[in-house]
Amino acid sequence: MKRRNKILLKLGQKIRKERQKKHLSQEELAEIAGVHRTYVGMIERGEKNISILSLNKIASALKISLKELI
Amino acid sequence: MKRRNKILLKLGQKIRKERQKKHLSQEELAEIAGVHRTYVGMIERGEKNISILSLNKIASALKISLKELI
DNA sequence: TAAAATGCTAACTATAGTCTGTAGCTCTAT
DNA sequence: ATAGAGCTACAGACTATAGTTAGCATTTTA
Repeated sequence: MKRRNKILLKLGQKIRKERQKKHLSQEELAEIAGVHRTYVGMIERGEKNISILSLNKIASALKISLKELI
Repeated sequence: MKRRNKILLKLGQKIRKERQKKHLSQEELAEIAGVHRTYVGMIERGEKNISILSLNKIASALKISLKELI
């Protein structure tokens, strides 16, 4: 895929930052959010165009609002 | 599909409201945003789990920010 | 040096998003 | 009344891509 879209990159960076702030591994975050480990990696690298509901799962797992993530 | 997810319903209502405020038909909004006519209808009815990039297209077409839409 | 975490690939399944067409409104004009 | 135009809902079949899975390579941390 390799989108490297600006919005997706920024979103990915934000997710990574929040995840590290919470001292979670990608795998731990994935499990809490109910998505796949490699998918979290792809999102953080800005490689996937995530849907609203998946983004919401991740936001919930990070205990922040959807809005904050955007 | 018929998701009827709460988040999607709310998002759809917001998009419809903004579209009507701008006096645009679904078809006009779709053309400006570069998505399909029927898809706008589906989104407004909360039937589809829209991706961030598509949502961004629609937000831009409505001249509002992604954040405002969520 | 080893274990844990992440990157990356390829192949897959599920679903986002397109396209075409039909039907049911509500208006306005005839 | 009714024909026609404009808008929207909805369905079915399709294509593109989100999201999964397994596996191995590479980096990071201890």
